[in-house]
Amino acid sequence: MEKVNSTPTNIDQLARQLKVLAEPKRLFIIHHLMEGVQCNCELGDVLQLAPNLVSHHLNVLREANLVNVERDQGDGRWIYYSINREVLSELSRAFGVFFDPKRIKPRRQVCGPKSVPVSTSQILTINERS
Amino acid sequence: MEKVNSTPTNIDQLARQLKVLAEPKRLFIIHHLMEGVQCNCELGDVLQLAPNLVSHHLNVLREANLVNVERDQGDGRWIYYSINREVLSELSRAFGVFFDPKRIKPRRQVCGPKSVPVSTSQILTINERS
DNA sequence: GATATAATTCAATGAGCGTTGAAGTATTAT
DNA sequence: ATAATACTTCAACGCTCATTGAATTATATC
Repeated sequence: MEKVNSTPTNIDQLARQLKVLAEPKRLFIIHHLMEGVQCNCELGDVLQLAPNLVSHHLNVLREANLVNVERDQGDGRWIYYSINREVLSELSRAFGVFFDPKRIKPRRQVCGPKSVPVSTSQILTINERS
Repeated sequence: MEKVNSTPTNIDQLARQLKVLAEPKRLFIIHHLMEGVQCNCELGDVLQLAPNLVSHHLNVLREANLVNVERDQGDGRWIYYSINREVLSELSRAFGVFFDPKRIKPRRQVCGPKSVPVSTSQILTINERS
C-alpha cells in the first residue's frame, strides 16, 4: 500500500468534505454561522427553511466536524451551533494547496502520435459545441 | 431583488462548482492534469478507469470551464485536456475568501431565552452521540 | 398534571448522478 | 475500401440524498 506519486492532500477525504459543502443551503448556513447567527430557529428564519431541514443540514455539517453544538444551560430548549475553527482552517488550507495554480506543470509528453513532442502552435483549440 | 446582507461570494455559483469537484475521480483527474498528464488514454491508465468514464468526467469538468480541450493537429485522433488556469485561480480565490476563518464573528445574541446574553461559561458542549 | 416551545427523528418520495455495456463518430493507417 | 485507433455518445440501472409531512423527544412554563 505504498504511494509512488503522492498527492498534496488526501483526495478521498477532500472529496468527502467537498460533498458536504456542495450544497447551497449548507453554504448559506455556514455563512450565517460565521456571521454570528447560531440557533436553529433564526437560521430557519433567515434561510426560509423548515426547522427539520435546518436540523438535517446542521447534522450533515456536524458529522463532518465543521460545526460544534452547544446547549444553553439556562434554558435547555435552546441549542447553539458554531463553526469549528480548526477544521475550517485545515480545510481551507488543504483546498488552497490542492488547487494552487502554481502546481500546474507543463505538458508531459508521454502520449500522442509516436510520442513526438507537440508544440503549442501545432495544437488548435476545439470550439465549444454549437 | 436587493441584497441586504451581502455574501463575500456568489453562494449558488460556488455550490455549483463545488458539486463538480466533490467527486474523487474528478479530483484525481484534476491532479493528474496539473501534473502534466493530458490525454484520455493515459488518464484511463493512471486512474484505472474506462475511457467512456474518463470522457464523462472530463465533460463535467469542461462544462464547468475547469478544463480546456485541444485536438492534435498532426494526428486528429488525439485530444489533449488541460487545466483552465484562470478559472482555477478564481475558484481558489473565492473558496479562500468564503472559508477564511478570519470571517468568523462572535455570537450575535438575537435568539435565546428572552434574548439574555449568554456567557460562554454558561454553555455546555453536548457530547457526540454514543 | 397539562400546555407550549425548540429542536430532532422517522418514513416516503423523487430527482440527480456515477456507472455499465454497447453503439457511434472521427481520424489515420494499410 | 477495410481495419485500427482514440474518443464520445447513448440507454438503462441503481444508489445517494434533499425534501416533505407527521410524529417524537426534551425542556420549560402555567
